[in-house]
Amino acid sequence: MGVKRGPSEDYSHNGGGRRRKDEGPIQDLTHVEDIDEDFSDRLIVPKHATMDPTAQAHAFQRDSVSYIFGDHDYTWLPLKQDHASRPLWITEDGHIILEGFSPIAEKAIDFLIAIAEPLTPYSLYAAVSVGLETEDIIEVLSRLSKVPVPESILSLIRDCTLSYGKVKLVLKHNRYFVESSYPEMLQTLLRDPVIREARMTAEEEAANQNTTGGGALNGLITGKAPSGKDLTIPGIKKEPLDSAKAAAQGGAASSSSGAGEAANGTDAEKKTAEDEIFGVGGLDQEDDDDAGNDDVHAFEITSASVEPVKKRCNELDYPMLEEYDFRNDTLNPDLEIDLKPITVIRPYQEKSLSKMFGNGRARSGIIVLPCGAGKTLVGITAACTVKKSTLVLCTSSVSVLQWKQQFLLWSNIKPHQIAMFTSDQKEKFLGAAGIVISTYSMVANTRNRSHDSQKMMNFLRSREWGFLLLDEVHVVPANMFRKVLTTIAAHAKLGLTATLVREDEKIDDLNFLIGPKLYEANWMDLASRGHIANVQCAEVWCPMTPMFYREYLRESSRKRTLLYVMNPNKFQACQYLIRYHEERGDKIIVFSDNVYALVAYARKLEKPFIYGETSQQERVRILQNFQHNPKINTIFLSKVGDTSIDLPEATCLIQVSSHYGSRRQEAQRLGRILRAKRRNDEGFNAFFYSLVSKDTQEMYYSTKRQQFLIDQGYAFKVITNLDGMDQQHDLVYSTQEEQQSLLQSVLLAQESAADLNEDVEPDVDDLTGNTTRRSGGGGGSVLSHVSHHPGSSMAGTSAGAKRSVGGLRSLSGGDTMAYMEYNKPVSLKDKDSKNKGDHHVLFKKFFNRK
DNA sequence: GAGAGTGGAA
DNA sequence: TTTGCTCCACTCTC
Repeated sequence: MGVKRGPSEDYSHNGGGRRRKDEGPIQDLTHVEDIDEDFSDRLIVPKHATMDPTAQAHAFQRDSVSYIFGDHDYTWLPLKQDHASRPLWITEDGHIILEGFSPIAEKAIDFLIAIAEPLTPYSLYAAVSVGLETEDIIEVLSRLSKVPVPESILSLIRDCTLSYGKVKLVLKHNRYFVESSYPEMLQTLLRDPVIREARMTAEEEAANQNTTGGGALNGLITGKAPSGKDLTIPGIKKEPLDSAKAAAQGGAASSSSGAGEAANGTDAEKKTAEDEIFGVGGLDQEDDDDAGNDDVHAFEITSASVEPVKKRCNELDYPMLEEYDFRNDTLNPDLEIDLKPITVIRPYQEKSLSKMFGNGRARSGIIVLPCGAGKTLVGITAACTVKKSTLVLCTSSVSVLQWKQQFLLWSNIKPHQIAMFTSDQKEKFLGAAGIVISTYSMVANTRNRSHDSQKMMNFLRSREWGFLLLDEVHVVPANMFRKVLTTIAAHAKLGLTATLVREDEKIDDLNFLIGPKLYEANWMDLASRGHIANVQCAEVWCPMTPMFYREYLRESSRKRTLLYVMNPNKFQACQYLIRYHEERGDKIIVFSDNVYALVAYARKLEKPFIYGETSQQERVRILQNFQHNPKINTIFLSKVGDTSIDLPEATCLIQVSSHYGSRRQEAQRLGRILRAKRRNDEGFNAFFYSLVSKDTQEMYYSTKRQQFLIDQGYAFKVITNLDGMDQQHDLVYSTQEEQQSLLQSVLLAQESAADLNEDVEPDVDDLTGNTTRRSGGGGGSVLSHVSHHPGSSMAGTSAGAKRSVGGLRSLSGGDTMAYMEYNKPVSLKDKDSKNKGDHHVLFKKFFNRK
């Protein structure tokens, strides 16, 4: 089930004549094609809706545009009398369709994001954990809907939410307790073998009894529930009652001050409409969790079993909330930290924090904000609210440094209270409480450690952390990294990320590893308010040149990559776009995942480039030139630039090689230009081009990659023809000869790569490997096989040589020399580019073939 | 400061 | 539906 934006919005992005005015120069210089299949793809209607055939027929009769929607036509649903003022359709199978133009759409989106994204048990769990109650959800949903909410949906909501939020995981004295005000729920859980197994034995528990206080009930530990209200989050100004209340209700403040106001009536009118639907204070009203029932019951589990128990509880539909009552924690020393008075946080940052601290305690969970939207400040503000020892984990040591700088920038923390723990920095903070910033691999490392590192780890393990801040939290589900959650004892955990997606199935694990998603900002909304840059996204289709396409079709799939990346038409498109945007005064980053292509492009176009092997000094030199030298306006980056290179100067991004459908990478790359310094200039647009070779596998990957951004509301325009490109005669590879030689280099490069693989294999294995490869090679002729895969004949065994001879016989005399070269054993051991020298004869062979 | 080993991403 | 394949980042050692 999914919540998506309604069709009305999509028309405005994709419809031919109704494009948005601020589209920028793409439309001036290009031909934008409208494609039917794109249209239906991006049209946001549910995919698998079913429909009663008679109703369908009926629908077709009564609505002239029904055919556009096909199976997704919902005109047959019975409408409520006043449906016009309600923005939602809700279908039997759980699809929710929202009218984006509705005056209360924004508020409705907030609500929907809270309960349904998509509408699953997990999302409902998240809704409950930010304080919504079962009947609140049902009531608001019914009010918003044009049609009666289907019974199946109601029962899903009831079933899922009744047991939610009633069981908590609590950390006390470095020990974990499963706690609830409802002892029968604990008894239910204890009937589960996994959970029973994890429970501390009676003796152990009895031995520890005195530390927690209270008597036992049914073998459970009993105590008093903490209570706490009137929390102030630093950076959020106290305002008169009304607006403060509005802010606490999740962003009414931002919706009335935001730029998102369409011409939909005045604020006053809007307020009335909102009140009618949402009720007075109905939405986001904070629950009094354990009101009228102060007793809590608990049993203790071992720290090693925390993860399996949490997982099990989720499976049993009793997800454990993790809340930290930090203000009543007298055991862990307070950390003196506050935001600097001048630090101001933005409305959406405030909103996300109010989700986290809504009931006066710190809920564990995840906040999703686009790159450049100030995730760091959200994390820092949260740390300033909790005011306990904090551990920050990030993915690289560069980020470690950045986090430290940001802490010093935004908060009044003293430098000696922040320690960094990386391979070359192993400090401790002074005093009882402090902040440690480290990387995942540093903490997750299971191999032998240096002495200092071991000492530091002992320190991290030995203490109880008030707050664990997880940067780039989407990496946490990885097998090694998730260990940090069990090795570090932390009361509250906050995960931050821009892209809560992975291409494997592990992203859902975050629900029990960390907690639910507390807040997610929509990229387009932030862009429309000027917090992040507006971006025009375009996919540029570059036809393959006939020569390259011929080779492409001939190659087996794994060797095709270089051919479509090195497509001369793509080369030219890239050059053209660089030229065009440099003339406009843009700063351009070109991304290429493929290192060979990266180097080839950068060298040919005479631009600096950075990739894995580039030394640290060289990187700094190039980046500084890019930022300050007006003559360096374009740099080429490999995927080192995907994260942790911060370039606010960049305003244009060209993606040359983009295989593998990684949605996260695409989004992260786009994120490089979202914080563009010039974003608030009048009419400013950043540009994101993805160059795709037409009719190749790249098309498939490209579609897949874009999905995340499309889900965020971005529209990708397809450009099939860059206007004015054919008038530029000085583009690279414009002659047949140049293209020919490029093709040869590419083929050659592939062979060197193939050589490397074969180096590893013993000769005997190679024989079999060769045979299978050949048979699986797509049925190419022996001739073509030998011509294009000389590397595969290089095993040097007599059998291998014979196979080669069979093919070579039909070639001209020069190839005999090539055959001789193949058998030189030196090429088998030499991993360097030096062994390219061995293949020079291939050039001859190549020419002879023509 | 190079290289080995490991891990992540997808 | 699984695996791909390759690059990169990190840490430790010498």
